[in-house]
Amino acid sequence: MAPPPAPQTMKERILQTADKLFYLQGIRAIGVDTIAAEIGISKRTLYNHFPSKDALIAAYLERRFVHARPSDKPPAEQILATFDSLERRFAAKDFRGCPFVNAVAELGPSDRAVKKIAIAFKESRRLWFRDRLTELGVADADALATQLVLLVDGSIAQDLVRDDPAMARAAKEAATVLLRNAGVDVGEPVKRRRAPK
Amino acid sequence: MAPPPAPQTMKERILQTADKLFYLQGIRAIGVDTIAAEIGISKRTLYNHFPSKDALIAAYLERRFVHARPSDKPPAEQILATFDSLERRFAAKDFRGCPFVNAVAELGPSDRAVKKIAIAFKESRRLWFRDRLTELGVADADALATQLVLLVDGSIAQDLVRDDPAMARAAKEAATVLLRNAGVDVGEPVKRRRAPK
DNA sequence: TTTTGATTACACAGACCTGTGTACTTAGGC
DNA sequence: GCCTAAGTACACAGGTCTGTGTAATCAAAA
Repeated sequence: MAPPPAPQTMKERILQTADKLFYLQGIRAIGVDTIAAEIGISKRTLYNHFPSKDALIAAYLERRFVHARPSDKPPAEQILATFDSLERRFAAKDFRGCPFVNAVAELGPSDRAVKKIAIAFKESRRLWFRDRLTELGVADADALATQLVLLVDGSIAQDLVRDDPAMARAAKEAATVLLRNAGVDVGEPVKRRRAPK
Repeated sequence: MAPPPAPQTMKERILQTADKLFYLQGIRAIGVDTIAAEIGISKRTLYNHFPSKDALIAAYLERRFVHARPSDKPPAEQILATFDSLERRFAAKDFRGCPFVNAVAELGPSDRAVKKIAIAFKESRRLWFRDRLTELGVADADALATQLVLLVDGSIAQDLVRDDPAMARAAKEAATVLLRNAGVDVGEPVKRRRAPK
């Protein structure tokens, strides 16, 4: 597994840098000059690849919209693993919330383009949960999927302001209760019963 | 119940207008000129009451930090009523997420003052839940309180991007399950059993 | 070698922002 | 009537931002 090679195209280099700066410091806080300077290119080159900052913002968000990879693990495990992954990301020092929620919060309700992609992203995550729950035979997979994304986004928002990765564990525990309540087998029920030999 | 009289002091008028504009359109999106123009005062007057925009932002957030009013209703009802109130606020067209989370998202991680008040607010909400749960005799009130704030913030974040007040109902249903799982009496268990009588 | 396309350096327009300086007006309290 | 405090009008400094215009450079393809 070689480390990823230096990005090939200019466009990709711009996007990588924009991603880093937009995400870590905020879209409004970063000017195109800053991005160009960070790469060491002229502002003119940047504008030769993206017609406007808005276009760059849209491309940044679209690039963040990565679909979940398929997995052959049992669905219940996949669902709970989501929260473990979340906890790892919270613990990383370069985590700064959900880029889509942040963009909507930053750019305001008037920016329809940003809102549209944010909605699409949130819905894709919800559907991912729903499909796993359907595989598990959960009756109202739709409703439970919504509840699970609430826990995900809630823990992200809480971690954003508190910097506390434990929020992911709390979300996982709540998710476990909700899953068990829906009839999904998720290991031993809380803490009752002694270790079964 | 007379409608609230026109605000008395200049400072209060400034704060009311700043609140409206900052909250609805974003802190970075609104300049002090805009606020002054909206009230019909000169920018100089505004700066006579607040030494800087940062001070105005801080005052805006502090004014948003209203503590929950005491209630004599049963604790379980109070907790669940939180989500009904949330749903009503989502349905209002002037709802635009949590001002504290938005401010942190907008102003970035470097703004310590904003982050500090945001943390204080989030913790005060969590402690409110914890106190209600303690009244109910819930064993691990701390952990459950954290899970409940995740549902609150999750539904706020989801509604911010999706404009869907149903997120509050989903949060309430999840909260009901979590409460029942902790031994709190919250009415009939889901949908089993026919109408009694 | 010549041509073509990408990139650079750099200036600049036009907008907006925060914050200040200054002189004028206005309204009450004494 | 006079004095003080608050507000007004307005210009402006100094900064940032997006986006463009232009001429020079460089490298690789033809």
